[in-house]
Amino acid sequence: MPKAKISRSHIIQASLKTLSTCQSLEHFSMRKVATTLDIDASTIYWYFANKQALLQAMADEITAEIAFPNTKLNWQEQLRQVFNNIFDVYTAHPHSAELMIETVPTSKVRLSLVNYIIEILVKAGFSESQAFSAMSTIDFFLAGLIIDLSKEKQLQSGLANKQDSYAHTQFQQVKKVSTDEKLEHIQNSLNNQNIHSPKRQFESGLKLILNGLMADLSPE
Amino acid sequence: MPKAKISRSHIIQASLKTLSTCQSLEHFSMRKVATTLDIDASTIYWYFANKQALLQAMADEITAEIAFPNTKLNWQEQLRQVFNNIFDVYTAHPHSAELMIETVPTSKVRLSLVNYIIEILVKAGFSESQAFSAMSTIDFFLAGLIIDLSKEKQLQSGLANKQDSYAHTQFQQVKKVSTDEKLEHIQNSLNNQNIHSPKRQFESGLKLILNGLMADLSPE
DNA sequence: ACCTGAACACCGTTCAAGT
DNA sequence: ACCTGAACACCGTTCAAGT
Repeated sequence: MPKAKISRSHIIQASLKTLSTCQSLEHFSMRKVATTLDIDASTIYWYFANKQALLQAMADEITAEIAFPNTKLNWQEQLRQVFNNIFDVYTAHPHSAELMIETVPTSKVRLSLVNYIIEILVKAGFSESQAFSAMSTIDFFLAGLIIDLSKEKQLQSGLANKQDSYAHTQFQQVKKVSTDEKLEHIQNSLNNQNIHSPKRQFESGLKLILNGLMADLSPE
Repeated sequence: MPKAKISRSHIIQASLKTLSTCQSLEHFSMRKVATTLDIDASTIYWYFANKQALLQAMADEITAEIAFPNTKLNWQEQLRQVFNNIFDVYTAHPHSAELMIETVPTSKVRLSLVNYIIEILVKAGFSESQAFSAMSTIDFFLAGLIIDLSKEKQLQSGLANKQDSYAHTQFQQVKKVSTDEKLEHIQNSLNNQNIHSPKRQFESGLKLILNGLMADLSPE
């Protein structure tokens, strides 16, 4: 079979595919991408200056999937929708939240998204710096939640594999410490009765922040 | 001079010292710790099962510095104070936020802190799951903020060093894209007139979340 | 009980050399 | 213009061997 031509976008696609098979962003490597493309690792350096540049391109590719809601909706609903879209896109692409955090937004796609979110808030009546701060708050919260989720998933899959003793010991330790030290609330959270689904957890956090924003606005 | 005895706590201290000289958590390595202790890297493995275990011990050491405020204060003030304490401790130890995110809390120190924060919220009248969600929200927000801050600092120091062309190009790109694409709010944030100090940025984000929490509580 | 040295299987990145 | 192979300076981790 004829060998597929190599190009920037080719490498980006292969990188995303490679990342999705990795256990974490840490395990993602140039050499693995090269293997999936059946080329030498050094070839990638003809298209990308370094690993960081490739990671940025991957982040851009993912960010491009995020849709902007209708600007005619009220600002709370617009915010709710963008961040829901972001949540869905991050959830669809394994380790994308890590990717966003590891990577500085300097591209058109990413800066446009940031600008758009600030705009919603400024139009709603917030100051430029309030808007910036609110945007960061939600962004950090979202990224943190997604990262934590993927870590939990990693542990869960570790618990399923009977071989993975690491996940087991970690879990056992939490159980032991929380009973030994009578950490009531940790014990409660272990009986996962009251643990919400990721999406609900996200929605309740976002609601909290939106509530806070509205309280900030109302005095005026 | 007589060679200092090696011990777990010895290694932890040397590790923290080593980390503080690293550009990021990624650059931290077992071999570098060994060099600061003037021992062979393999020696560390007699005291710690693996790198992850060492990182956890480092995270615990830092967490131990976080003071619990007086439980007689009202819940908003208690929350404000713990998270301020956390902010200060994270700020004092370079890359500690990354450390906390990379590491699963299974130790007594860290679980106790989590339990304490949830307790404040439960005593304030929130449900166990609301409390958990609020705690996560603040925690994520804080870690995200600190990580972003240290990344910015890295870039700043890069800009100071005339040699570091990477930081320069990144910065130039943001400037170019935001003017080319007329991203008004990004341009505004570049004229750092309206950018708050880290501490104030943190306080305003925390206030937002606390406001949201209070709005959640008031209907009852 | 504690520590080392060599080894293994990995990294990112460079660069002369090939087509 | 594009791609490779070898090399360099790094990793985490293991394990036989030393004291």
